[in-house]
Amino acid sequence: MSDFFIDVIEVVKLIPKGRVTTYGRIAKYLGSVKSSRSVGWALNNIKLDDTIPAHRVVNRNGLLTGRSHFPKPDFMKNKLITEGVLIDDNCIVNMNKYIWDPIKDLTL
DNA sequence: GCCTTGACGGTAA
DNA sequence: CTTACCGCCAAGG
Repeated sequence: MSDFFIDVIEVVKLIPKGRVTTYGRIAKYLGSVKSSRSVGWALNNIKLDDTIPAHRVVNRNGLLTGRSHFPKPDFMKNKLITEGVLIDDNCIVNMNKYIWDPIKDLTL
């Protein structure tokens, strides 16, 4: 596994409960703003461990684009709702309220 | 080794 | 405001 994947996983694991982030923000945090695709690919590559809340990672629109890649299509949405994140269909409501920026929060 | 696809994002038209 | 195209990274055919 590439170091990039490791880093992605590490960041995702640091996402607080009830918060969400985007592939692009993670990518930006890693230094590669345009490598958001690889971020998603990294999450797809991993075994979706319980330690990796990949369900908290959505696209910039707050759309749960990765729901189809979970064991159950509603797993991602259901999980987010359980954590207190309101979801309308497959879109996060008031995503700006739940958004979590590693750059802004971690501020390393 | 080359081409296509994919959990994305930003800018241009 | 909506649609289209390009850029980036990694993997599969």
